[in-house]
Amino acid sequence: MINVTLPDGTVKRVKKRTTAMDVAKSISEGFARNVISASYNDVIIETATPLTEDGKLVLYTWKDEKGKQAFWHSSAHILAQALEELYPGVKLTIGPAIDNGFYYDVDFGDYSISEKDLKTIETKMLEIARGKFEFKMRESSKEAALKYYKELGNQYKVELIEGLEDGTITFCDHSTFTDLCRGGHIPNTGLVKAIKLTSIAGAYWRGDENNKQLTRIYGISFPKQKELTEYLALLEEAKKRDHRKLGKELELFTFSPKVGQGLPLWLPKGTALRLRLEDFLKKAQKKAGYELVMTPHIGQKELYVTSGHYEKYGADSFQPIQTPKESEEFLLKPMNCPHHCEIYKTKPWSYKDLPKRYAEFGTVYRYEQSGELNGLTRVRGFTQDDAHIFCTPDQLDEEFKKVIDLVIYVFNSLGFDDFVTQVSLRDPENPDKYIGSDENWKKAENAILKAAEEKGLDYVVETGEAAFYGPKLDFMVKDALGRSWQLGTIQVDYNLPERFGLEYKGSDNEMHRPVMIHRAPFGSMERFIAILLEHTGGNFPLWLIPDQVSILSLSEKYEKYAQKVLNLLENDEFRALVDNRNETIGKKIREAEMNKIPYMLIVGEQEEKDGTVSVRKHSEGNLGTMTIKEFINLIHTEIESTKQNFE
RNA sequence: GCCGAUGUAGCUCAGCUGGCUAGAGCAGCUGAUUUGUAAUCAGCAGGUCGUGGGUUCGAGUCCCUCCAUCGGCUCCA
Repeated sequence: MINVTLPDGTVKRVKKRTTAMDVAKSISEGFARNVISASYNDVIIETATPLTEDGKLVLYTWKDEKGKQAFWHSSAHILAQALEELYPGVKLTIGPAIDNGFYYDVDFGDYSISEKDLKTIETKMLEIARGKFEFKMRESSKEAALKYYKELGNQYKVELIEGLEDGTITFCDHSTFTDLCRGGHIPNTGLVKAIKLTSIAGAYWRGDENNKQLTRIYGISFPKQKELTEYLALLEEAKKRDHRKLGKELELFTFSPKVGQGLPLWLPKGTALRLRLEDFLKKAQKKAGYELVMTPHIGQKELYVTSGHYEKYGADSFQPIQTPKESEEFLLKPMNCPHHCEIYKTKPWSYKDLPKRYAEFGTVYRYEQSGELNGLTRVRGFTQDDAHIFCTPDQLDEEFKKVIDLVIYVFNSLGFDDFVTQVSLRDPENPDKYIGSDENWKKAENAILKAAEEKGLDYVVETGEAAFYGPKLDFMVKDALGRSWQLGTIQVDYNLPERFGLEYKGSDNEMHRPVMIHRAPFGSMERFIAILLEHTGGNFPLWLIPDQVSILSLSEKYEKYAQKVLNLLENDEFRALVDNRNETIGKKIREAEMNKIPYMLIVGEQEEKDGTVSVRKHSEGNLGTMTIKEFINLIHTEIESTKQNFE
């Protein structure tokens, strides 16, 4: 007999070699039907794995992340079987579960497949799924496993097995199919009721671009058809909210192949919106003690050699600009920090002067790989809402926490209530990827962890994700469709102050090195606006949206009155426009609705006589008639409720 | 940068296996209509079919080059 401890603390005393599924059934048959995966002593196991020692058992259903992973990983096996049956001789490589589904990387050899073939593969997969084949793990010796794949001529699996220890090698069989696999499956293929293969893409073997490129097939599967339908609806919604589409429709920004790839052109409405966003942050920053600075768009190559960026990124950047003068070279500014360091250096500082907080909406240029460019989220020229704080080591904790407050204020004001953070530390295995002393790295990493802890942030720690000059705290927001985006970042840096020889005089009358904090709450204006567009679907908060009110005249006869309403709104600094075209009111409303204008004011004979407006709210409908004053109060209240002040 | 897909009017798209002057809806312009909460009617105009080359009696359609976009990979100071 062995003792099996469940998550709620209850201990089940069961016979040795009882399976996880048996335990589930002993809890309740109904519950057992939903159990699709399990872990024992924190190791993922099959639900049919016999338990042979005391331990902690966790049972997973589709609702658990781990359950989904088992489900999708199992689906990848089904995909692989379908591919083997449809394309005999294909070489399988790896097929893991991902956040949203699964993929399988395959070497198709002489076959070439396209999106059109996905439907056929899906059908085959569903056919296999309906067979309700059990997933069964089988141990194999290294020798036998190698022999098996060598005979198949599958060099990828051979390579994988060579990296494994003898005695740990397992296969998973279902139906006529077998695959090298560590485990973690659902009980049988029949649980997979709905499958959608979403896309087909190239991926390098082991993620190395020097290796052969394989074909990756992405898919997602569900235990119910309804869930697939809902997922597809979500994808549809995401498509509607695509910032590239909305940016065009709402006339915010555009691109021109003539200007160049990844170089956004801001249209008047987009520019106004962006400036409003900048003003919003400038106000908060002013309260938080920042000073604005401005620096040029280029800098001498020497500047970036000093900062260390040239060595790290020089080869993959926009190349140096030559001048008529021999041996003179300038680089397009790829980041603002070196410039700000030089600003700091303009005069000697006392510890009493610190912290100095230099902020700049600084436009920078980075030569991103062409295939990597994407709308406004990845561009070659963008503006960071950058600032660098130079402080004493004693002030670091306090300053770091203040920055966290500012970032959270920005997110809350713009409707990003759901966010998590990531503390990125260096990879201790690869110290040469980073610059700076061990001691300083430890200090910086501890400062971030301490601040995150004290601010009660929901954070995960990732080692190896730090910038080359220092650790960082990144903010990941969840948008309205539940997608995660990385936005703001706060980074501690002991290295640039060293490289630029920055100093201040301490109370001990000795010279000391300041610490530097890099931070950008938005990240970049371009990226932030893109994400805000997708989050709001173009329905920006009233204070931010380009056109707040559209005044629709019932006919040209009421133009004068419409104009009067416009003037009153403009006196109160609202952004309004008059639609006085010779069109029906229905058409004017339709267009204003499609342009996502928050308020429509319909004015006709009755309104002119009474000095009122008939108010219609976007996507909500008619709010009835009110005086102009009442309307102005209404929108004032709405703005005040969404936009708090930074204290 | 690599793999794959796509590129037709300002926008969204049609154009089958190559065959008369390349189509539609919306937007635009002109005229009629002067309108009460999501599209009034009629007419007009608008395209070197992404670029450059090639195959062919004939290319939007087939082949190659380049450019751009999209989906991934890799990268992200």
